[in-house]
Amino acid sequence: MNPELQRPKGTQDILPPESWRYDKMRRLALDIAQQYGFNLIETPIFEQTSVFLRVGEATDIVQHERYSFIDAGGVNLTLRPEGTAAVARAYIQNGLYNWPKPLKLVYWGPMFRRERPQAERYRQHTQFGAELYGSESPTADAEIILLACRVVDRVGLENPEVRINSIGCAVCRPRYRQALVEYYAGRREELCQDCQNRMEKNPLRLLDCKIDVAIRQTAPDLADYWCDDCRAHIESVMDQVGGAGRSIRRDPYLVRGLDYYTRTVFEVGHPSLGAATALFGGGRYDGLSGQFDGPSAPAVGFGMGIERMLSAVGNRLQPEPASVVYIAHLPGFENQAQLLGEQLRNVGLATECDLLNRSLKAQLREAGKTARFTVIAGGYEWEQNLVQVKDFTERSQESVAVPDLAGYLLNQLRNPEQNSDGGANL
RNA sequence: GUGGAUGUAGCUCAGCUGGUUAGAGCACCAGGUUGUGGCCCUGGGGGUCGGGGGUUCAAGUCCCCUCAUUCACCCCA
Repeated sequence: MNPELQRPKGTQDILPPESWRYDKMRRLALDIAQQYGFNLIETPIFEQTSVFLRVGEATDIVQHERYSFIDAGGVNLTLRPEGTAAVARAYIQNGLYNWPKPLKLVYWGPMFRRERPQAERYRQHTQFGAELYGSESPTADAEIILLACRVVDRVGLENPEVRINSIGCAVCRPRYRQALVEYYAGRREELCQDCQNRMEKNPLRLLDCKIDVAIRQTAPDLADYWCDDCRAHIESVMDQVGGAGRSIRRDPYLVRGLDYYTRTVFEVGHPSLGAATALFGGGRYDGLSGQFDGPSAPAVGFGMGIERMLSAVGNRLQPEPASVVYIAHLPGFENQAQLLGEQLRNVGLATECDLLNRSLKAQLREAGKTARFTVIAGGYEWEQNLVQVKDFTERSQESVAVPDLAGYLLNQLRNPEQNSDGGANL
């Protein structure tokens, strides 16, 4: 195929049955969000570039990986690389700080980052995320983590293991940062090239270097620098999440890339993920909304990578069977079959007809792949207002009067002793 | 942005050191049953061997370039 006509690098066409898994995942996530009292918010998939520059100037996501363009009106726009900044913008612009507190929002949609694709990392990927505004309490952090864990658990990835850390607040973090830089400065010669850069740009990220692991082992620990409030905060979060039966442990080297976090940061990984570190990750960002010319509000949230979730879940999340009834027809009865199909769809039965004028044999073969019941319309039975109904799971067949067909099928489906194990998977 | 691997049918792949019309399994279609699926049997459609250039009497096979995919680093969901 002509390279110019191929899909852009790092994007994907999601084909059935995978497409149904995506859909199921979305319904499941939103369902659980509702159970926690979260409300759905939709924001544009592009924002003015300043929105993202405002919150993440030092991060790679907005520094090197931006999809930006100037539109015909000369406005500088950027495809959103993450959800938090966009929701924060919407929070201020719509005056949501005046809504009853706390404000609990979830979002679902595509995110864009121009990076080199690799395992479970795409230039367009889907994130499900939550943002909880207006509460400084550790119960808010805990609820965010518990919500995300429940989604992970519900799709079949049992026992998500939460790694958590506190990167401190405006009081204690600067003290720690200074101690850390002093420690690493004494060993500058031993550091890898990336870490030399990290010392200038974002010293905290020295801690998650995969090469210089030996050096960090004797580095100062954040926990020794936490102020009383920060210490009490993370301990309370861990108590709640652990008390709810989730496994959670402190990871002293966990520091997240986005630099708007305060106190809590957390991640959940999965063994099947390889180089991709996290199924979901997030933290607290009390100062963020204040950067949008509005009142500052405490907030905590997470983002969850749906492609990674589905990859880790594998086939444990099965799409619903496609079709329940197939209407086959004898030669010359294709129109009647389609009309019969509409009658069954009227009562909610998933129904397919032959659209290719194929032989009865071919129609039955097709039906056997997707349907539980096959109706055969036409011939001499049709003259007597009858159709043949085959039940593939029972290997049975009987004549049913056309006016009774819908009722008959509904009644068969309601019968509990019959289970549809008969090849009805998409 | 840096480094490695791989591109043969819709899918998974075979094709020995270059040598006739490039194969298999699965999938798809038809027939075996002019009105009854699955299993079985028979047949069929499908390929610019990613693209371009080069070496050679001869290239899927060797060389160069390019594109795509993939894995890792950086970073992240």
